[in-house]
Amino acid sequence: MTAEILSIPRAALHGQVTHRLRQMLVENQIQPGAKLNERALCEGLNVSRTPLREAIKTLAAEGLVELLPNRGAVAASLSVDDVVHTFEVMACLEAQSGALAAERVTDLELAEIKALHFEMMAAFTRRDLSNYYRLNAAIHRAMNAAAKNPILTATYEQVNARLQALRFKSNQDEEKWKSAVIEHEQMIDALDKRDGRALQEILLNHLHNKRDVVVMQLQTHANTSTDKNQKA
Amino acid sequence: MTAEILSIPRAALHGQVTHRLRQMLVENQIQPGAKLNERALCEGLNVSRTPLREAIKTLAAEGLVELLPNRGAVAASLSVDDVVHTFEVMACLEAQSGALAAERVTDLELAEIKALHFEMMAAFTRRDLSNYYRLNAAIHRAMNAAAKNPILTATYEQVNARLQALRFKSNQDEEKWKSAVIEHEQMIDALDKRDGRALQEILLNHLHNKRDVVVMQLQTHANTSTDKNQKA
DNA sequence: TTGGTATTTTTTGCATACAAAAAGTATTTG
DNA sequence: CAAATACTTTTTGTATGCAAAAAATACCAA
Repeated sequence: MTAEILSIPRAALHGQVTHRLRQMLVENQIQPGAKLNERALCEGLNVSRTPLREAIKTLAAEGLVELLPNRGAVAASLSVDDVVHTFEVMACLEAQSGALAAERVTDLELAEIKALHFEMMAAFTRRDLSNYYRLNAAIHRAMNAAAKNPILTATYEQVNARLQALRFKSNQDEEKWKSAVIEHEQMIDALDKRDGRALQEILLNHLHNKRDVVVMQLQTHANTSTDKNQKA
Repeated sequence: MTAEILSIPRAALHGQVTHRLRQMLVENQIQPGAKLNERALCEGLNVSRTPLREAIKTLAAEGLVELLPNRGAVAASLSVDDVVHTFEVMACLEAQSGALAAERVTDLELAEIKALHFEMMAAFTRRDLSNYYRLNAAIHRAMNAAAKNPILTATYEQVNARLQALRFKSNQDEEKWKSAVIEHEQMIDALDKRDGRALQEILLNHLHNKRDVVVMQLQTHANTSTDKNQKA
């Protein structure tokens, strides 16, 4: 009876821990700058220190935590400069993704992206921020998948993960939100026409604006939640 | 007396091992597809399994090794598709790097890049492939540094590392080599004029050609050295 | 009280021990 | 002799133990 139950979690423990910790970091359950106490995390996750430490090394390579020699690890915290730099990287990755997607997207994929877009419009109309974000992310992921480049997808996801923690905070204002929606309509249009150049430009602009929103939020709320956003 | 000698290698062991292993992978001392036997590597590097395994996890996150559940790790081996995909990512990163460098390069940096370029021309004139590669890499690194975006640099380095193992094999033919040198002259020229657009185009073209060279080499020598370049 | 130092406690980093899984080898049977 | 199976060895994955470093606390002197 228990054999089957036990046969499910046969997946490597360090992998599970990596996944779980990554989630906690991206969802801000571990705040930027917070220390990752091994003993505490081991208890919380019910694993020994070995797989935990391996997971931390993985997350360090992904840029989600920072290793301090002989002082363990802390959740990565992004300075404003870091955010600007990260968006500069995201912009070119997303633009490339769009260009390739325009070449390679199948009719089926395009239909699904359009469907997600309509769902997102529904969420926008209801001012349902939570679902808007979810669908927004789903659209970007779908476009990325349409580019059919696993290396690009992996690179994109890794860089994007670092920004996820911030995005949860950004309740954008109405004007910016409307602009973003318009940009999304342009995106779909360009993709429908398989116009890679246009899509690239739209995405660059889109990311540029998104960056401004995040940076603004970051600067206004700098002193409220966490103040670790400056570096030595 | 020994205090000082011992105070140098105070750097974290797992970090050292990561560095050393990365080097071995990039320089093909560990061949693509080869199994990473923990016992053997521990002996070779004189460390226990704990820091070694942590290093392997880091390298897995960097894409230099692949983890097989319950079967350890193998050195990553790139299929032709992988190489094409990787170059698609490299292209946009390098293009972005160039665009930013054109905006931000200082006169001092530009002078150094020009100097490196002349040194590379000397190596080319002597058909000194080894130094040509070294200086070529130095120029790209210097341009990347001139972009003044550490996130971009880190992302670039990480993706590029995966290609390093291949590049050692590619003894390009005379024609392609000449073209690459001409492209490099155009690059310097565009950077000197701070013409980001032009530099971007040149770099895209440059990477495109480099990709063709590598892919061709890979296909002709597919059956000679390692045959792991296909996947399930 | 305050500043500094010594001592304890905690935490990290590495090595080792143990268990489970995979690989390799021998053995048995048709 | 071949194929399958049981057994042994090796290898991986996780837990634990130990030492060094950092942090926290207590203690002392001014």
